[in-house]
Amino acid sequence: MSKTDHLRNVPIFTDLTDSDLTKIASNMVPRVYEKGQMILLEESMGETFFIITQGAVKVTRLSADGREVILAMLGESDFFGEMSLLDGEGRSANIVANEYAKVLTLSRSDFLDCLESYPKIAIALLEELAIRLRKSDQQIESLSLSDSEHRIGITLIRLAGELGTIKQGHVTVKNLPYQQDIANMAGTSRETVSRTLKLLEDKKLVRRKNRNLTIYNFDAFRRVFA
Amino acid sequence: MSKTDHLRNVPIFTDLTDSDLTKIASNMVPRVYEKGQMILLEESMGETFFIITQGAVKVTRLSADGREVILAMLGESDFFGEMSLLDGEGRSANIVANEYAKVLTLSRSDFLDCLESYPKIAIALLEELAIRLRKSDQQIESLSLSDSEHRIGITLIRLAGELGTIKQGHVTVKNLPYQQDIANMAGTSRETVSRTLKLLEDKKLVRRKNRNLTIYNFDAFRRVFA
DNA sequence: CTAATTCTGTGACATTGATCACAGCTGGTT
DNA sequence: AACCAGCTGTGATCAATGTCACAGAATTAG
Repeated sequence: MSKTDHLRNVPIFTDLTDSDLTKIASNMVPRVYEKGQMILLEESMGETFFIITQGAVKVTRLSADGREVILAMLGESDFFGEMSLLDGEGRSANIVANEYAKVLTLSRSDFLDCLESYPKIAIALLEELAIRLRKSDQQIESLSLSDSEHRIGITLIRLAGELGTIKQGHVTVKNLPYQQDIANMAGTSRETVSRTLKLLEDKKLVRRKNRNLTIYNFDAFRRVFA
Repeated sequence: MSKTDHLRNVPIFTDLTDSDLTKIASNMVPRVYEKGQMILLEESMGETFFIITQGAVKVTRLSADGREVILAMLGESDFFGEMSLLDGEGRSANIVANEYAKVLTLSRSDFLDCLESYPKIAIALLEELAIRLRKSDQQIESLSLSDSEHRIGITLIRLAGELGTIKQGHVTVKNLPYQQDIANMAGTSRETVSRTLKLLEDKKLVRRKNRNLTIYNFDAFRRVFA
């Protein structure tokens, strides 16, 4: 798949013509990362915009004593790095490759040129940031008000939305993240995730097999937790 | 103060000329709200953009059983309502007047026209959303990792940044929100806020007098909690 | 195929902080 | 000035969940 093809799948670029896409693509530099490799470090200055063409990354923050919060899991056609470019502040999060990953990168100035030249990109980006802000708000609510079972349920819904595939009414997440990562997304402990997953299985809400998790009735599941 | 003067203070409009501001201002309709009045209801469709010209509002989400999370406190020159306009989703939060408040409103179509006509507004808005997203991320981290004392400390820092005034090294927040509101911002209970404020006072980190709170050494305070 | 590493399940225990209950203040109103 | 509503302080209790410890599975590497 060519660079241009990858760009076409990215929401903020969908409105552009092929020739515009090609022009932008010509400025993008590909890079690859091994599983576990740090792509961006918190506190470093943000000078690059990234688009994921293969694999998955996690967006994290680390506390002083080394504990990790996972703010988001991103996969193919997702992008990151735009925040520092927009407001000029340093990075506020780390990005780690969660598996072998390929990305395309765009320099700060090329990215800003894009915004100036194609107002549609700016508007599409506004949309995207609005969506992210909504998700953040929901997560803040759930961290503030819900008990661990609900937080974990909501986290599974997030994961299903990002990594899941729908097959005759029930959603399967292949390659479910490790319990420790789920815990770091849900703001709870690894042990609590273990116990809660078993609980959800006992309640016949989900089924686990190997590294896969199936939510029997996604709509019902959402109604219970969201 | 005229409508145009109010607009000039709003970050996303600062780059515009007077005549542009006047044009936009002519489309804006003023409204007033009493303390405690609901300005926007969760789940209703978002069709309006608001700028606060006087007073303060809180942005909240309510759980099914009526508990409240405060996502933000907004004051003069802050704006809200843009999210639904951008991504077309319904409201995700309630807005309540925290005291007598005056606002200017802009209709959906006028707002979107603004974005199209003045790309600078779109870019300034991107900046603003990036800043909000950063704040949300920080709050998610603090809710996930910190104990109640730290969460309350961080909440005080937020309040100081939004409502405080600096006077020879120490920051004073006049008209500190009620403990229940602080609790709803920090994701804890009112009683814990009461106990923690006293604790901070005992540690000589803050002083309270009537409805005011003074942080003796703001930088040191930030180092302890952020 | 085996070993080694990493992940997961589960009991026991400790701790935080929510909740309840109620008394004491405070500030706004008539 | 007195009253009332609503905020605040504080003790007692208790449930939820974090932490520790370790055994058993599962996945990866050699």
